Amino acid sequence: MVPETNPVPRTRFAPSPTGLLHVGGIRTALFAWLVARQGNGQFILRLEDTDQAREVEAAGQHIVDCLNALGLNYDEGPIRQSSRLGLYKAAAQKLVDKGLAYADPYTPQEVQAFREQAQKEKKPFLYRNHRPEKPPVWDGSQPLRFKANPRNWNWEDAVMGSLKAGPEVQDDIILIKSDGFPTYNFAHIVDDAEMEISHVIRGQEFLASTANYLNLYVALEARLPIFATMPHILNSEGNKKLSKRDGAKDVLDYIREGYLPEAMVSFIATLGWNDGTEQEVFTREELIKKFSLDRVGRSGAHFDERRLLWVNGSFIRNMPVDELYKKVSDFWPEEAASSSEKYKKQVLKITQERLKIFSELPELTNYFFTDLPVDLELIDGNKQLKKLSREEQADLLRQTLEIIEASDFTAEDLQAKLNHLLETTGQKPGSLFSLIRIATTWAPFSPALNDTLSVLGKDKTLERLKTSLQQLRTSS
RNA sequence: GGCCCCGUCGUCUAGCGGUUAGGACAUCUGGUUCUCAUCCAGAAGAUCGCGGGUUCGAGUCCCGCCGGGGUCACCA
Repeated sequence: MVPETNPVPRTRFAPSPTGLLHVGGIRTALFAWLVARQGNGQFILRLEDTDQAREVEAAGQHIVDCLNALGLNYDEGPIRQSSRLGLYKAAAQKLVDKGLAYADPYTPQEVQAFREQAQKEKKPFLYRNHRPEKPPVWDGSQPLRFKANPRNWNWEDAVMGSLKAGPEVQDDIILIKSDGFPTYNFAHIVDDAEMEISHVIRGQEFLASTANYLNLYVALEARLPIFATMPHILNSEGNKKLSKRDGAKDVLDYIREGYLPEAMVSFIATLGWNDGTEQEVFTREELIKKFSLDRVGRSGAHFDERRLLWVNGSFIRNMPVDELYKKVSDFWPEEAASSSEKYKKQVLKITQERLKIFSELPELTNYFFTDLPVDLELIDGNKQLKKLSREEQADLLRQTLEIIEASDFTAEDLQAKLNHLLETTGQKPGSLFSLIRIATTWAPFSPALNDTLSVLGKDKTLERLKTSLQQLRTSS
């Protein structure tokens, strides 16, 4: 069966608000969003809250927050299925009237006994093997079941390709539960038809029930959407489906840690999709332009956080400093609180290319805002510096102090002065520059020496050189 | 157990009968006036899950097997 192609795509993301959204779920949302955006269609958020028992209070808001955080804006919703019960009931009644649905007369225990019997015989459980001959009139207190008309199905999936299923997997599924709520199996089809959804994009866990859905589409005389089934995203270690229980972070966790939404989007999109070229990182706009469901891979992918880190760093490096400055505002070290915007921007400018995730900002920049404790181990652990005696080290710092006092502290002038010092002292950059770098920062690493000193400023640099000089002398 | 989906470097992947099986991340080495990072150059890393077939020729097509995953709920 080939669905009619819809000129304007209408896609939806339809999670159940039962917990935190992980990366796998977000990818489904992203792809649905991309299909809608690239076709100038609509993207709809629908919350499948038909299971009162499993619903988590804050989960709906969490889903909204995740989509917003990634910039996956929706045009309609969030639509809660719990507010549309009349719709499902009417659709169900229609099926009853047509003789395509009937009340389930068995108790849950009886059904469970059927199931266990099937298990014992190592056979799949099919309710329709026990279909009652004269079911009672449906009064709402019993589950309502679909009277399936099993057949051999062949259909196309935009990702998986040609798919098929036989009667052995088709059953009389429950449409309406005895609590009056529809099942997912029923509600989502009624909704997708009513909302005129063009592409049903969802996870692999629904693949096995698609034949049942197909039967329902026929019974409801609904138009078939395009199906697109996404493979699961797996943990980086095992071959398990990514889930919160295994310590998988939800999307908001990553944002809080300082990953950029655009990096998350690019990374998640390329987890199973590529455009056929050797491009590795995509902007949102590029994705909208280039994405296609038929280039989505069919096999599950492992979530590799190291690659995400690289993608994130790539976005950070390619961003104008002013833009980056706005984004890192919450990540500065505490000591930076009183520093000026101008100063922080200068620091950021020379730190940008070594910043991979915002949470690293404090350890990368703290010495610009506070005096780190003197740690002679930094000098003594240096291959070049440990060859020099304390006196020699102190003398080099003394000469540095002298020549640098005359600098205007532009990066260029500092470099010229430092180069000159190299000549007059006869030292290698490996030792002289290392010594000065350590003596002015007491940090394990920092940007280029001249840039660091220039940003640090004359007063601070001289002050730190003097203190360090003092320390070297007293320790010799 | 039945049914369905999947199986190319550690990881993400390109490949749609003829390639020295390509790229990226990660790893390692060297270079960029010091550290860290970037950038550049290079190395290592895949008998394309295994076995049959079809073909002059198969990662690419067919069959079987193995492995992984999903599903068989009044959960989604």
